[in-house]
Amino acid sequence: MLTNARLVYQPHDQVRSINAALDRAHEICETANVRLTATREAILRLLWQSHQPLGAYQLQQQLAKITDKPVAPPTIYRAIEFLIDLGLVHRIPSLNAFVGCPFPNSEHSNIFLICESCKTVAEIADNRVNTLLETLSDKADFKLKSQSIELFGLCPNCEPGDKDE
Amino acid sequence: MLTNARLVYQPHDQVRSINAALDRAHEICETANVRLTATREAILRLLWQSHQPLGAYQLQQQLAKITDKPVAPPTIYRAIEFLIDLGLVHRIPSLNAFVGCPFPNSEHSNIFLICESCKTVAEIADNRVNTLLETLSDKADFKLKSQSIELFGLCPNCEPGDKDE
DNA sequence: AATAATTGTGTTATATTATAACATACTACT
DNA sequence: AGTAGTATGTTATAATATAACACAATTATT
Repeated sequence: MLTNARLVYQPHDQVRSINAALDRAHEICETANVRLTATREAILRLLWQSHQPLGAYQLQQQLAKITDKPVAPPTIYRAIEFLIDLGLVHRIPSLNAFVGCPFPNSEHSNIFLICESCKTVAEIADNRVNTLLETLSDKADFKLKSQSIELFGLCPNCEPGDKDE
Repeated sequence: MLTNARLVYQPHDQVRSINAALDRAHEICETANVRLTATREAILRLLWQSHQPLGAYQLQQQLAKITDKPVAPPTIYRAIEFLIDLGLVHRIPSLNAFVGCPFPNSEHSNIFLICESCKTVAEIADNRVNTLLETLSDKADFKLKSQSIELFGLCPNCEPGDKDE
């Protein structure tokens, strides 16, 4: 099982992990022969910095703060689309918002743990889920191509009781 | 495994199954001591008649045709909310649309099979999925409350090959 | 039956999310 | 430098969803 749950739920060295992730992103883009432009990188960085998913218009605001130059929605949506296509970012349909993918490149079924209290989103990947869903799809004669799995509940920081407090 | 895949993917006696479902819906409302008013029932019927999910504004249009009296969005959304709360209808987040639930009442994890070609949506419920997702949530110290699972692909009618054609 | 309390709907306006269409600018290659 | 391809700017608008308040219908209470 692949997960970023510990990273999301516990304090850690953000700057370092984001820089490392950005390095990988640049590699991925180089390999794919596409450009990780300033705007795109800025948005990716913003998404990775936030463990909460950000909406397009939140990204717009935060980007405006950084660059001084106001950016229109299409720019945001185009950058997001680019990043999603590369697997660097995911869309959380139920929230109309976006998160940076913690383990890009790896083939995985995106399972999102969405905290209803603090809104943080962790991601896990587990092959058994994939396998099971494949099996179920087969039984229904359904040709599975992709999937979106969103789990709603409480993260360890928001779940009352049985924690060191 | 509970599923409505056969019903959705093959021709069947729509009118009869919808009437039966509406009877159950009325029972459910009676038990819950809430009212399945004309508007609510009309919307539920529309959703059950359509194997494709309908958006709020599509429902608005179709309802207008039936009643002659144009209805404003809030009315639609309120009815939908009511039906969702009762488990009679589900929202498909990735489509901003709604489907009638084929097996209301039964505790289940809503797994939706969304055909990318004809847009039909079938629903399956499987306890192994629930169990597995519970397990994974536990491992991440995440207190699971609800979930949304959307599978995208091709339904048997749209999948080319290996079918009687 | 009259009244109050609750629940449902109508109405208007507006917020939020997303995209279409076209112009301009940047990048890389020859 | 010229050109093809890619990326961004700009304006307008589409599509989805909700807030706020008024009115009506239904149910419960006296």
